[in-house]
Amino acid sequence: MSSEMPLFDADAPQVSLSLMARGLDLDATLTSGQTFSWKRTPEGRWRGWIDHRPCLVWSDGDALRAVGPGLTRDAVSWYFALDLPVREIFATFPADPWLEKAQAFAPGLRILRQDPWETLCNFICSSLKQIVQIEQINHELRRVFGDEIGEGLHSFPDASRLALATEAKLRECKLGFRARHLFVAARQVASSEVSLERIATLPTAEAREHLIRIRGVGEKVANCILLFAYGRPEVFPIDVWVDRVLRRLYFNSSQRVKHERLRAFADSHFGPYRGYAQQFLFHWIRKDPKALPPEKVAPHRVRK
DNA sequence: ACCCAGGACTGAT
DNA sequence: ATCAGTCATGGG
Repeated sequence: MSSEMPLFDADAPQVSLSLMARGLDLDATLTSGQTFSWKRTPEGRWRGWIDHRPCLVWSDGDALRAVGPGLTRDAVSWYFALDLPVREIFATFPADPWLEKAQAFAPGLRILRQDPWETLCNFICSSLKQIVQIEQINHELRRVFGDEIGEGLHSFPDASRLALATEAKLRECKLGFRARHLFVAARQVASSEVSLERIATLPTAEAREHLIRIRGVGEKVANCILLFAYGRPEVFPIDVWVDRVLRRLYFNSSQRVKHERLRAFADSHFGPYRGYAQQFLFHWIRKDPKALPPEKVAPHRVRK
């Protein structure tokens, strides 16, 4: 992994692509808490990055349009996982009224295959942060440490770049206590103590073990990386939102349920593509105000 | 002022 | 193995 070779060729010619992407809902997909670098333009299109190249994407009927220097059809298709047989995947879902509601809320929601390093950084920064703030951190890291490419566009800094930073300078990017985690993680990846390329070749359980060796990466963050970057659809991340929806709708409980019970249930109930089920549920309860009824307050509680 | 956010890590039982 | 405390910061 070279630190000097730019990943992006600024002189690459502008490419305009049109790909068949029936049913894809860009708005839902790009605002569903899996990616943090896309920005909506005033016209409702999306500016972001695919394969380290800046681009503009939008939907045009059943087509996905993408414009940017050096873009390739394969890179765009891979990023949006257009090769996946979504109908067959959804056919494996269990008969489940809650999941049906969640899927009906945003049927065009899809799971991306993003760059592992950037996804790793995003989710190290996600601990106890809201999605809007993770987006802010992503853009700060780009602005402070990335290469400027054109008008206000900054590439995401690679691991060797962040490894040369200081914890204090990282802290200026609103990272808080996550600054130490990201700094150590950058050095672990830059030194190849952990190889993100090799993880791609490992079985999921083994890949997860490798990811968890990285500072700031526990089970949940590792699962997000496996699902959103390494394309492992059987991985079911459980964060505070998914914990809540499982607990409330499947365990009918307003009280705490042990994580291991939720884990066992999710892994057995939602089928081999449970990662997609998880993303439908997550997006639904976050965006639909009437998805979850308000939590009942325990009666006769002593208040101070 | 209070509570929460796509948690992980540390040290005490 | 389990469990509470702690870690910064901003939004509602």
